[in-house]
Amino acid sequence: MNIKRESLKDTLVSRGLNASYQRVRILGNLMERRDHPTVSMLYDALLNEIPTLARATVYNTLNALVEKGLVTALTIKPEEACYDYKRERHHHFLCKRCGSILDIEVRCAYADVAEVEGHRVEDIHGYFKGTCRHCLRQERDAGARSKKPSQHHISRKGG
Amino acid sequence: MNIKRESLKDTLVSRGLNASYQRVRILGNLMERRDHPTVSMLYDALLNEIPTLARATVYNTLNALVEKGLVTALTIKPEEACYDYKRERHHHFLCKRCGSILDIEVRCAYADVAEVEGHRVEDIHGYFKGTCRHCLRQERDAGARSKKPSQHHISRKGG
DNA sequence: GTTCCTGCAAAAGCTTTGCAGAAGA
DNA sequence: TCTTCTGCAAAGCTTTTGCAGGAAC
Repeated sequence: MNIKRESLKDTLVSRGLNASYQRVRILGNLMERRDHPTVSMLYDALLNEIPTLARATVYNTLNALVEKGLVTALTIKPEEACYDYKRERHHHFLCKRCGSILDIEVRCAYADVAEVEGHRVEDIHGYFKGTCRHCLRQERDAGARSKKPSQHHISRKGG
Repeated sequence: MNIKRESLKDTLVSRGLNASYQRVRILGNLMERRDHPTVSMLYDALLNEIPTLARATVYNTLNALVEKGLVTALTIKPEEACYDYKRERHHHFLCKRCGSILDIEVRCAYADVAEVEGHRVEDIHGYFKGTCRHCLRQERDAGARSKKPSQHHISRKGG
């Protein structure tokens, strides 16, 4: 874990950011999870280990990470920004039923385009919205048997 | 113009909405222009002809239009929603330099997909961000000659 | 006449900012 | 030591909501 923390520090420093404990933990938490958390989700998750953490620090840190190109801000939910550690390019799916955001692997001619209709492209956001496969299965099960709702989306963090 | 207003009324009524003067004008204004206005832009544009117009009415009306499927809400700008009258499916380009939002014609395998990785897809938003061709030309011109900035994006409404 | 809509004001988020103290280099 | 960051509080914005009067059917 020390090695990982060191690499996080290096990552921050290489982008010209001070590697404060808060920033290391915010970036680390964002990298560990795959649920595209909001500011509140990150804040809640980290409050246990950093009891003095301020919400404004989470905002400031995420803005800095986005500006340095380490993190992407998603606007797939109209009411609140979600954050994604930048890995290979991919798109996102928002389930209107359960609210979860899922990664979509992209095999699209537009995905890596540098120019569209004469405009220079720097970022591409592909947002798909509808009903995720977990909710679809639940619907089918509910239709087939009785109608008992259940929870399918378990947090992947912490197993 | 009366014919057009009548057709707007029909459009609203066919979706189960009362065709109030405010709603007809909000929808009409949104259809006339191609600049993907925000609530404030619509409000400012209509305040001349409807001096009593309330900002909340613009919000309420747009929410109703989105819910009835007549209008799309774009979240391409993180800070504020933009609205688009629903025509054929297309994507959008946001110029980080001048702030304008432009339509992108879509020829993408994903554009009309009903299912992605098992998820049922109802809406697709394709957001491209970068520098628009007008700003690019301006940059080139400024580089070639002296550096005089100019305005390229003229409102197409009433133009 | 009944229902739905508008306008106004206030409230409810999410996000940013100013500043003093603390941490990092 | 000097710069940068945090934490707190307050403010700024966009957006929503409650309610009385008014418009639409």
